[in-house]
Amino acid sequence: MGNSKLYKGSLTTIILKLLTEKEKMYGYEITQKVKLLTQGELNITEGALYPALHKLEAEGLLDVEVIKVENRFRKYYKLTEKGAIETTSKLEELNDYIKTMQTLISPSFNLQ
Amino acid sequence: MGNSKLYKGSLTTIILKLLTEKEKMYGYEITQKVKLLTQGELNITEGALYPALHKLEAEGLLDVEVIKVENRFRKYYKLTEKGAIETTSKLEELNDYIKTMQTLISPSFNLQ
DNA sequence: CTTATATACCTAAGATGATTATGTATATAT
DNA sequence: ATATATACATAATCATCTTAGGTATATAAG
Repeated sequence: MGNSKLYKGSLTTIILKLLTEKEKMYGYEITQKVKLLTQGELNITEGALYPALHKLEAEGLLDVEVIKVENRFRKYYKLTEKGAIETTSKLEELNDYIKTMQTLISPSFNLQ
Repeated sequence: MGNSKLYKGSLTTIILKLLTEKEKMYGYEITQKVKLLTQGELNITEGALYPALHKLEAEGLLDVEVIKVENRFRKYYKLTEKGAIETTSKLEELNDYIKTMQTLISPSFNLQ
């Protein structure tokens, strides 16, 4: 049951990407969705998630809406326009990073 | 010239991987090789590189050899046996992470 | 001869972003 | 009564990065 470490900076991109797929989500829902999608490979810790959500909100990338459901409150987050734009560039950045890393760690790239 | 931010933990893996391709390398050489291989996309900063090399040496993953070349000294690093083993697992870990991230950021994975 | 650039090492201060641990509170199942 | 799931949150700590500065040699440009 591997618990992949989160590489620096990728959490924000994950959150934003999830919110392009679903109109609005709340924190706990995000942790469960990530766990499900990665078959338990990635477990978002709450200590990382909530500060990240608050930061995205403070930066104007997410809007928040508090709703009471079954006597428990939930904080639903959704992308702002600015957030949608930022998502595109974050995804591009991550794709570039992945391509770069694949170049570097491909079985052999003929050094010397 | 985009300087992709280094995602947490990947620098160590890059260093180790390079040393599986070339018997021994020195710090400055590593920065230049990475710049070359990534077409300037990734620029390893010295403030990250040297502490990382020292840590790998302290952990017994790298051996060091100081050589004077043209009145300048170079510190050549090479993998220890332990380092070679660790490299394999680090590469596996990074590949898993990349696969996981690709799952998460693929154009659509049908949420809801 | 001074200045800039390349080579080659280094460390310290600060920022960032994670983990770990802890806390609150409700609902449900054992 | 206790454990687990849901749902939020923060504080302490740690790792790893960026930025900035430092030493020193060699070479090219002005």
